[in-house]
Amino acid sequence: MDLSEGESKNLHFSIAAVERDTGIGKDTLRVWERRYGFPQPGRDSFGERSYPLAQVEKLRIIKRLLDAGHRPGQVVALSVEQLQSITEALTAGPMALARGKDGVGQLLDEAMGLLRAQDIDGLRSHLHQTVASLGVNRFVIELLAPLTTMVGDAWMRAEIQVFEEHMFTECATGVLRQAIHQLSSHALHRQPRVLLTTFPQEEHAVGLLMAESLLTSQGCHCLPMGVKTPLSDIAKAAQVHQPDIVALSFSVSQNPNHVLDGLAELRRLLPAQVEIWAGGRAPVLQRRSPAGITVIADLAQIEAQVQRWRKRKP
Amino acid sequence: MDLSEGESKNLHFSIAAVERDTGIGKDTLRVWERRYGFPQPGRDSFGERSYPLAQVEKLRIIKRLLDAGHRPGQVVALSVEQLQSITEALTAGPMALARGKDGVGQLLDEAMGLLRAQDIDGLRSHLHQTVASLGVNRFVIELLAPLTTMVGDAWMRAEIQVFEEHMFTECATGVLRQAIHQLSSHALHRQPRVLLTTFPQEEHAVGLLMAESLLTSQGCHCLPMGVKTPLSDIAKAAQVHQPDIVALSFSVSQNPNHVLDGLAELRRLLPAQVEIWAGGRAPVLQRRSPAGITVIADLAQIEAQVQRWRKRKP
DNA sequence: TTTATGCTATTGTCTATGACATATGTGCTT
DNA sequence: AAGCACATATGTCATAGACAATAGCATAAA
Repeated sequence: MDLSEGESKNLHFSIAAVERDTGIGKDTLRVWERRYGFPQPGRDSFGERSYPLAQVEKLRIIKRLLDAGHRPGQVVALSVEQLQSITEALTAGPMALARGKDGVGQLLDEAMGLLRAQDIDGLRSHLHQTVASLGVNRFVIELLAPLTTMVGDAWMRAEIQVFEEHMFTECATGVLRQAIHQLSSHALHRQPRVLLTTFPQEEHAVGLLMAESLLTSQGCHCLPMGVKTPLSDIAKAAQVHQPDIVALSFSVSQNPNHVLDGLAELRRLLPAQVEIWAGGRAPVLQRRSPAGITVIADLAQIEAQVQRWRKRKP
Repeated sequence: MDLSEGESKNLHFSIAAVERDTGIGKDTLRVWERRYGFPQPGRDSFGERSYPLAQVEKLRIIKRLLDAGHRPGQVVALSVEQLQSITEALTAGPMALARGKDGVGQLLDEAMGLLRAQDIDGLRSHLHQTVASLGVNRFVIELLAPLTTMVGDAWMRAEIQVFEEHMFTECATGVLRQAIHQLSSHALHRQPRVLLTTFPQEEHAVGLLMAESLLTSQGCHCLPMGVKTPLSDIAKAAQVHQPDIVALSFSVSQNPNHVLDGLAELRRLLPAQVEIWAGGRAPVLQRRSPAGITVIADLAQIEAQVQRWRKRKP
């Protein structure tokens, strides 16, 4: 099967591996090749497409531009240089934004430095310390969220290894879980009750944990369900546990149609009085706001949304 | 597109929706239809496949049997009743075994009762309490491990819902992480240094966390890397972090050849002085012991193995 | 200038069938 | 039992055409 994916030293990828790494479907990859002349994979000895690393990386850049709203016809055929100049124009803004507006730039740089130096234990204690000194809210919003974005960007640009990203994720997970545990000590029957999970394609759990920690610190009663829950099971769980809100987290690489279709489908499956909150960095959410869905464009909005819910529910 | 997924009250699904809900690929769904005559979706007004709910549910049962080692040709064409009888036969044996041999049957039954009653909050505090009273070692080995097995079996027999399994996993994860955090608070430079992860196909993280908690309680220095790490990245991480041991966890559903090949490959990638420990309920590991690999057939063996390592390393 | 409306190009995903490498099982031989 | 050869089973890839849904744009109306 595809144990062989990364084994060759020159790094060629099967179409399935490219789909997994880029989030671009097999059909789409083939049709781009047919229509735009890119990607143009070689063929292995079995006549199957074999994508060199350079093309996969270019595809990743393209994917980011698509996520940001560009259209395939405009960007797929461009050269890497052209793509990069567009990307730079695109990321210059938000980057500075994430950087400038908070007062914890120092801590952020320290964390990034520890990560770059491969000092995971150091990073872990640094994060624990920061939670203690800033409090969960500021820690998540001002430090961990930007840090996660930076790591994600670095990964996109292949500046960090897969295993470094794994270790960072593990570290962040541990710190968040610890923070949640400390917050949630007791006090049942809090409101609102929030069921947290992701759609089946979504593997990233950190965004969900960040949301859970913020919600818990707002005094909500969280019902975490981990990642990758089929829609029908989200509905069944809601039937049993009667949440006021179902909160979903989406990462960048999600297929826009899957996200929108899934949300529409879920809206249909859930009773009207149950709110659906959709958050995360999936670009569709920033652009469109599906009917009956509350889009949480930014973690910092969670507090306001909880207050809104409490006001409306006497 | 598939906005139409749930549009009719009778719940029909597009092929993309079925892939999402069952984890069976589109190509595979079409080829099963061609070869085994099941599933046999209707067609919507656009001529596209439209799967009724009943067939999707049957596909889910089939998927479970495939994960348990059955082959498509044997099961895809069977009736729902036949499938269910196979499923029941499959899980009857191990059940009794897990039950009799420990002394905390009472606590186990309580936990299972809470789970059955959907009382997740109750379960969580019950588990936290048990950690405190039994200590991490006995908690993991005598309570959580059997409980996880029971839940897995119940899931196989479709006695519990997917979402219940998710919530249980989430609950166990939280309790374990909390336990690990409390144990590891201080003392760096402990030995041995153990790098923990799973192979790319393996998604289950609870086994890994159980191992981590036991190792930590033995005073080992754990370097957790989460799940699904490509082999080459395990090797790279080992190069950077210089562990004494690389510990891997395998769940039941792993393909035996992938496991053996992967272990052989990893053995080749790592320096000889780095031990590889392979644990988990993957059946291959119980039967064969690959060269250069330490098989941990049972969580209770971890303590002895750590002591062995410490004796050999002066 | 702004707001509707309709046309056209774009784009992702579906359909169909064939091919074949790899995994698995069977039976034969040692 | 254990090893080996052959046959079957199985997932995934390939090709090429079709078309619904979307987005962009131009024109008409307010």
